[in-house]
Amino acid sequence: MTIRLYDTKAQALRDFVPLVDGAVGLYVCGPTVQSSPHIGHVRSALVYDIMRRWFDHRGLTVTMVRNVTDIDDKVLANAAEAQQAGSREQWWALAYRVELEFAAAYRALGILPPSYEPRATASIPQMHALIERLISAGHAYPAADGSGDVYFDVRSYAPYGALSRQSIDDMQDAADADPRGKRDPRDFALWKGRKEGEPESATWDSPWGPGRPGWHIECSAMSSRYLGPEFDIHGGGVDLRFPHHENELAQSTAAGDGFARYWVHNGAVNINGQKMSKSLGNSVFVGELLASVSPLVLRYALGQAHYRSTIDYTDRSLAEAEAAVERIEGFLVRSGRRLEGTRFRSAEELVIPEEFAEAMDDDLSVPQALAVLHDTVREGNTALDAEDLHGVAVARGRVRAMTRVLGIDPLAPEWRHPQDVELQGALEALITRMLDDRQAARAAKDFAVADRIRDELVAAGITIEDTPTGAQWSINGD
RNA sequence: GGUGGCGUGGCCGAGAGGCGAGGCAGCGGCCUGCAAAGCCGUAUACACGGGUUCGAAUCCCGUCGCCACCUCCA
Repeated sequence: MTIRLYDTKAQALRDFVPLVDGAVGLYVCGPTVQSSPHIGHVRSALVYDIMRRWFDHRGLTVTMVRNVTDIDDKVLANAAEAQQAGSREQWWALAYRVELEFAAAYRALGILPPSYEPRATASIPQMHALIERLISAGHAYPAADGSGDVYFDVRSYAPYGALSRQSIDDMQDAADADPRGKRDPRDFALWKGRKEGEPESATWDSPWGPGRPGWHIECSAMSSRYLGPEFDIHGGGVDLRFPHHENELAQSTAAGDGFARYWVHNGAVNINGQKMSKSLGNSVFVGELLASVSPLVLRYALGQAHYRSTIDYTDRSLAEAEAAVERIEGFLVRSGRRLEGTRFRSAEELVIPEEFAEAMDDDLSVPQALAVLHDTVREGNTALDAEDLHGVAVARGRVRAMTRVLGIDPLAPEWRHPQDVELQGALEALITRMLDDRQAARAAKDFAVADRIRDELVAAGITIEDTPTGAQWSINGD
């Protein structure tokens, strides 16, 4: 078995060969905690969740680090803007509040926690050390204008542009700091000297004077701190390829680190064909969405496409995902019921079909893997119709194994609603009573009455299915 | 201007030289008192124009259209 990954730096599928046999070091760019998580953020996290689950299934020990960038221009700007409007929330409180929103969104979607989730503000000394190495290697310099800024010198490093395949001369100028102190307009800030009016709490002492980190340096510092100077995989959204990842690569390799051996980039989520943006006001936030859709359906909707393709989120996306999820869940529920108490229950083994595994090994081809899953569901349903209980048990074991590794097992405890037990009991009693009445009417061939009872239940959002062993009910969308 | 990607049936979405992935919706059938669920069947699909080949959605050349990134971005 060989897992292949598309390496955006090589622009090719490459066999994945870990640095250390049997282990994987995975660094994923987490959010800058400046505003609430939208579906693009969770899609990205979901991609690497599936990746690490698959590595884990293949027997590799995954060390996954996903950072939280909690100090940044935008965090400070958003806090300052809110303060203008009367808020008393400090930038660090804003960052933490948003970080908690992200954590809640991840948890809701069944995204497993990484091995560690370091905050940028906790690695300032590591950033200083890296910047010092770059200065002594001649790849960085303190600004000559006395601003306290320190810049990376892109002209000093020939490979600059290797990740996004751009030459420096074709690039537009950087706007992340006053260009006056720069040797080249494309140089980017490693350290930003403190400016008038910036909060004391966002200022750290450094060999170049008080200030705060530039964007990019935190990921270089934290990845090497936790995964070593060279590690296996670096992941993030395509939009981070340039400048963020290009600059990370430049900083780390110019300082002499091997850095990431594979670069993986996940596609974006568009809304009705358009990019999500604040100016268009079309962002779909996870918190709002989960008020009306089950987290499993959202996970399926965001996870079903190949990780590198752009997902176009439309009004129909969730409905289609819901239908697919219900199809899988329907089989699992029916087969579980049928197998209950039979000797075939024990024939149910969690086995992943070879075809599924081959698809996943091939650059995490989830769409093809899902095709195997749905084929297996159909085989299971056919076995159910034919009363082939051994076949049912085999299919059920496979379906559960596949859905578990993808994190979409509808019967998994994480999707269970915290339900009021007393309420549930009351509902059960009422519905059972109605179903009994309906059954009596049916036995008496009084179908008008039987259908009226069913219609009432349907109107209440309850679906009735007649089976050989009696009527079954379920609440729609559950 | 530079870099990268995409265009597949009503919709979503795989595939990358030769059996039409899979899902959703539709239609016909089986099952059912009727439904629901399930099963079976059902589509002259690959942006356009050339070319290579016994054979092209897939390779080559050209054209058109769309998207992303080029220092806020997951």
